[in-house]
Order: sequence, then C-alpha cells, then structure tokens
Amino acid sequence: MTVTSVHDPSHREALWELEDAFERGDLISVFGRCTVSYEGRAASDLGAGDRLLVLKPDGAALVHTDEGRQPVNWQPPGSEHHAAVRGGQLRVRSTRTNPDETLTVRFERVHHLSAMAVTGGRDLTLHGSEEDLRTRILERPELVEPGFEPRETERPSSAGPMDVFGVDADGTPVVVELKRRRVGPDAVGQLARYVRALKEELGADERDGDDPPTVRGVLVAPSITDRAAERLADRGFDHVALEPTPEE
Amino acid sequence: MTVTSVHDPSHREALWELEDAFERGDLISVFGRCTVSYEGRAASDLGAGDRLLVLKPDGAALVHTDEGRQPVNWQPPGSEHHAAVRGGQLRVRSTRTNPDETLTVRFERVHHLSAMAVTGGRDLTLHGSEEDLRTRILERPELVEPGFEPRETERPSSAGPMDVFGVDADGTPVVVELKRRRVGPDAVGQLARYVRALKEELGADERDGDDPPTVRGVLVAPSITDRAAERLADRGFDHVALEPTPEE
DNA sequence: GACTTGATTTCGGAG
DNA sequence: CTCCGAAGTCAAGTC
Repeated sequence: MTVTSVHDPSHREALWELEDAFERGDLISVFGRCTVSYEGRAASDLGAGDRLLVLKPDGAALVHTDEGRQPVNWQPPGSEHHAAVRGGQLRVRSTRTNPDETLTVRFERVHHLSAMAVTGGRDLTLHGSEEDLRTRILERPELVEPGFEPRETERPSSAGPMDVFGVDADGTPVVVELKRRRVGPDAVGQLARYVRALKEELGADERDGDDPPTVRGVLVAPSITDRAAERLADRGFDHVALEPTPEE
Repeated sequence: MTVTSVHDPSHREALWELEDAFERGDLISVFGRCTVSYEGRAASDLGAGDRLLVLKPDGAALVHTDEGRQPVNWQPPGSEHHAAVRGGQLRVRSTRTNPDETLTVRFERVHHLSAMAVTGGRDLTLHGSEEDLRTRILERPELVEPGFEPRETERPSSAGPMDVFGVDADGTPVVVELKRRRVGPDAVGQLARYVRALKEELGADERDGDDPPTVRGVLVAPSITDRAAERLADRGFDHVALEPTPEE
C-alpha cells in the first residue's frame, strides 16, 4: 500500500500524478476549483467552485460538493478516465459508451491530489433487507396469519415473480407481497397485478361481489400510508404489520 | 481557501486534524485501512480493508471502495460526526435521529487525510428532465397528436397530480403521463389511476365495452417495454414516442 | 443485450 | 413532519 499526495501542484504536476495513478489503478481524490459539464442521458453544467473529485479504477467518477449524499455530477463505472492540460486548465474527462456519455471536469486550480491503491475487503454483510423478511416468514409462517402455509417463493406469473405464494387455513391461494419498510399505493398496485395474473391462470371467477375472493392478496410491511390502506381495502386485500427483523 | 493535509499521521494527529476540520466546516477526505459498521434502517458490517472516507460539513458520510458509483456504506446529511481514539484505533462515528442510525468507521491505520473549506458554486443547470419534456409539449402540443390542447399541468386528482391534462381534437378529456426515458408497466398503472380518478370525478361511464372511453390516457415516453405496451393496449391507452429534448 | 425490481435508495416539493 | 413521485436514479438477478 502506497499513498501519493501532492499539495497545490501545478497543472502539469497534477497531470503526471493523475496519469501515474491511472496506471497503478489507484483510488484518487482531488480537491480543487473547477467547472463541470456532463453530456449523455441528459446534459448539465456546473459553474466554478471548490469540489472534491473522486476517480475510481473501475471507471467511476464522482464530483462532490460540501452538501448531500449524492455527487453533484458523476460518471458510472465502466468509463475511461483521461487527463490533459488545455487552455491553462487541468481537464479530467470520463467517457463511456452505451449510452454515450461524457463527464468533463476543468480545474482552474488543483489544491490537493492524493491517490492510493485499494484492494479487497469489499464484501458487505447486510441485515434487514426484503430477503431477510422473506426468510423470517418462511421460518414462521404464522407471523402472516395462523394456518398460512408458504408453497413457493419467487413464483412466476405473467405479471412477474411474486414474493411468496401459499395457501391459507381454508386452502385458499394467497399472494404475499413483501416490503421492508412503510409503503405507498404503488405496492398495492403491484400486489393487485399478481393477484389478477394468478386468478387468470387458475381460471378463477373474476367477478367482484359478495363471494369470497378465490385468490387473496396480503401485503406484509412494517406500515402503510392511508392511501395505500384505502386501495388495499378497495381490492379486498389484507395488511400484516411486520418488521424485516425481530424487534430488539 | 485552505487545504489541510497530513500524510501517514498517528491516530492522535489524525484526530486533531479531524476535529479542527469539523470545526471549520471542511469537506474531508480520509484514506485508510478500516472496518465499518452500520446500524439503523438496516444493519451491516464490513471487514478490514483500504477505503476512502468522505465527511461533509452537512453531516453526510461516505465510505468508498475502489468500485462502484455507490458508497459501500454511508450516512445521510443531517448527521453529526464525532471522532475519538479508542482501543488503538481512530473511530469516526456519524449519528442521526429520525430514524436513529449510526455509522461507525474504525481505522487501524490512516494513510492520508486532507480537508478543504468549500463554499458556493452548488447550482447545477440540468437539461433533459421530465420538466423539459413537459415544457416541450406545452410549446408544441401537436407533438402529442394533432389537435391536442393542454389545459392544465399538475392537475390535482384523488390519485395525485397528473402531469398534463387536456382535450383532444374531439374535445375528449386526455390525461398525459410523461416519462423522460423508456418505461415499464408501472407507468401504465400510474396513468390508469389518474384516468380512473378523472372518470370518477367527471361522473363518466366506467363500463368497459365498445363505447369509446370518455377519458383518454396517453403515455409520452421515448419508448416502452413490451409488457408496458400490452398493459397499455389492455387499457385502451396510447403511446407517443417523444424525447425530452429535440434530437440533435 | 433487454427487462424487472429492490434500495440503509436519495431528493425535492406539496400539504 | 408525512406523503408522493422523479432520478443522468444505481445495482442485481433473470431471461
């Protein structure tokens, strides 16, 4: 592991260091005053200001200001970085194809540049995802409702794969839609599509009426918005309040 | 503008610099070997490895590896940064409430730390957004279809505001849903909700049948997926292929 | 490749 | 504050 670092370099010095760092496959951090322009899926321009430019060996480029989790401008992985001195500025350009897009950062002044080779240690273990919620339900189906029996996960349908498919205590088919957090109306629409697709597939009676539905829909989520609850009630579906992980 | 930079500092040195930088409201970049743990909306752990930690004065914290546009771990703006030396490690912790979540980065070694005061120059001008598409249609309604007359944008409905509301050459109400890029089935569902809400509001005949629909739905997007086209046809809606900006 | 969906989505706007 | 939908969403898995 070696760190390169230059303070207040000339454009030409910065250029050398950048090209060496590209060559080594380093992770690069550049502080400086720059303008940024992007052209591709959309187009944008950003006037002069102090920012942090991060360049990754996989082609990703990030321009960060002092605010926000999101970079103000960026280029996705798979791009190629190029640097040059043009018109008294240090120009760093990241380009990719499919779609064609280019990010150009023009430094009028580089305050600091550092670079480091980075390898390994990229595996993140994450708990509390939707998959954890599915696991939890498969292990304890009664959390959905007494008598619920899961039959299949990711069951295919014409509307796409449904999260969990099973039957209730009466043997009625149940489509379960899982969400790891509070949901809005869109989740109800998604559930409705699965239920409709399954009804069609099973040749079930599609009439609305006093007859109990032949396919049930259950939305499992920690909580739902009022509008989602309305739409859920309209469709005759149920909500089960459940966290992706047991309460501490 | 001043840049602070320390190379291979001791934990205590790094701590001093960090606390000064917090005080100054600097944008901070730290290279080092660290472990990362997160607990909040979910929970995660990341083993030892070389990474780049970015700390922003607005409370945002980003842990970047050598790959990907996304940070491997992060904390949103509004958090508070704290640093301390504990157990022979430099511990940087970002905490926020609502929801309660904490990101902890433990450095066993800091390779490089730099910090810079950053102000201003945060305004990005972006072209090619959905709003540009709306503007384009309002200026040239015939791009939707000959005789189309926009009447209102963001027209409220019980299903939320619709992008563009207008009437066609026959005076039939038209709900227009705008998407700046290729869309899937979800957009059709969204459009359907608006159309349904408007039909109810207008007290229009909701029967499906051979009667022409009393409210039309038009999806304006550069292109749509096959499944979206199916659902569009099911509902009797139309697709108009249009880019958010004129072709170059 | 296109397509679909989840995400610690983030972000901005409206109520 | 909550709710809602856009985003240059990104990223992963499937087909």
